[in-house]
Amino acid sequence: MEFKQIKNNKVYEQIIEQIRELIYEGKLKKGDKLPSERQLKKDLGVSRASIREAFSALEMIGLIESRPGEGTFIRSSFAEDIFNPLSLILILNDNVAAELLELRRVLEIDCVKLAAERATEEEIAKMQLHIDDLLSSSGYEEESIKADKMFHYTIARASGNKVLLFFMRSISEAMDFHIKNTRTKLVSKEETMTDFAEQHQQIFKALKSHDPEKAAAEMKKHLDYVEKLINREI
Amino acid sequence: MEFKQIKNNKVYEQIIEQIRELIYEGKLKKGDKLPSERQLKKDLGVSRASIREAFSALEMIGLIESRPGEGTFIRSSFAEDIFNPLSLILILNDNVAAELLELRRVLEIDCVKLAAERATEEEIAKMQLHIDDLLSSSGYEEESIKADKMFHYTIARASGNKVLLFFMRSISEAMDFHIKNTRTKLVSKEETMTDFAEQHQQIFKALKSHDPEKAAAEMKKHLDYVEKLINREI
DNA sequence: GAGTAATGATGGTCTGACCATCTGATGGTG
DNA sequence: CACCATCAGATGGTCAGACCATCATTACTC
Repeated sequence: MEFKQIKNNKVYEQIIEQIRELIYEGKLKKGDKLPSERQLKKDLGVSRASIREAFSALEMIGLIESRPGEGTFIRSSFAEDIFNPLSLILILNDNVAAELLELRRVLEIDCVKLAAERATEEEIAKMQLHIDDLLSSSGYEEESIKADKMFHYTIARASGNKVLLFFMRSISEAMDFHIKNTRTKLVSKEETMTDFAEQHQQIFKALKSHDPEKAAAEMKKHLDYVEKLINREI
Repeated sequence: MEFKQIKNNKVYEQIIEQIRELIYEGKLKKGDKLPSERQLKKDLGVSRASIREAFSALEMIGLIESRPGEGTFIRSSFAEDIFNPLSLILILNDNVAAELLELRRVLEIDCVKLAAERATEEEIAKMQLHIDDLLSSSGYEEESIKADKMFHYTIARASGNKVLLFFMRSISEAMDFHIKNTRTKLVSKEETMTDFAEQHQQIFKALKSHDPEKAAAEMKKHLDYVEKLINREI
């Protein structure tokens, strides 16, 4: 016997479902303006409140954008700075830390390969800046962490793969939470920081000479080192 | 001069922000019950409508769950079957198809390595079933696609990394959309299907004997083959 | 003590109202 | 005619209050 999924009762979910289908069918595209809330209220025969619940949900995931006085639009591009809900969910699962580390390793190594092939002069210059920042931030934990993250983030950008960048950011944000204390302990040791800077420098050299395999190898060394420290700390 | 981000005006975003912070601080954990909407209305001094907008947004991303008559709770685990908003966003970006393919390749190869190390007897049995399904579904495009996807999906599950599984599903759903037509064309050729089945069989053998490198190599061959067909079709 | 009925709390939905903001038309001014 | 100030309408943002269905708890009956 075959059972069908019970259809969502909630009105706002049905509204989302309809919008979703319109997107799948290509009838709603980037930048398109949605009907006004009052118009949809008439068309769908529901209250404005339900429509607003649907819209707020879609706005949170970065799919639409409401501008007072103008209307509601499908976002033209998935902005990098949207609040990433995925990281919130990852945070709630305590046993996820190990999986995050594992996944980061996978992504980061392949990411640096792509970056080595595609990095522009401008991006390479930025990486150099972040390495300098890391060195000069010695003693200031918060600054150090930021410089470290920015270096890796710039590499992800240089990979030229926006989806990959998005994933890396989700992981990074979730890890910030799970290993926050551990991380702070690490960067507070001056010795560790000089090691980090040296390893970044090696990765950077490989990136600059556009050598994917070398870059991957150096990244692997770096991650090995980091993970060893983390495990020792835990 | 340093400018600070303009703080979110919208009430429902501020509510989400507060909940988010409570989660960061560990004051809200999995399974916890949130205050009732009417209670929050009093505590925060806002209308119920705004609270419901915040809740619907959080419910959409799978963070909370509202049960009529009971209350609103933090979801105890991130369910596999929640609607995945990420795929919707990926769909809207037309030039993402190439990036998705690239990323899938990266993830799938590392995924199969992990699966080779960790797959249980039960999971291996399932894979065998999906291979059989693929063979017997010849001629039925929809069935074939499903069997193909289920095989890869089972591998992702066997990797034991839930976050990885989640990412793979996002990519898969988005790809479903971007290369739907192409995919249907591919599976409609009987020759292609037997090739697929054969390649799956090879991957399966490596998985069964828990040989990560072999599995990765076979997966790479398979993906090379698939991508070659896709590119030829486009 | 067991089963049942009433009660209260909760989420789900709707209506109607008011505000701030933006757009576009209107109309006046030079 | 060109330009600009003004005003009206549309839109999203927010609120208050109401009603319903569902669930958990309590109180009651037998």
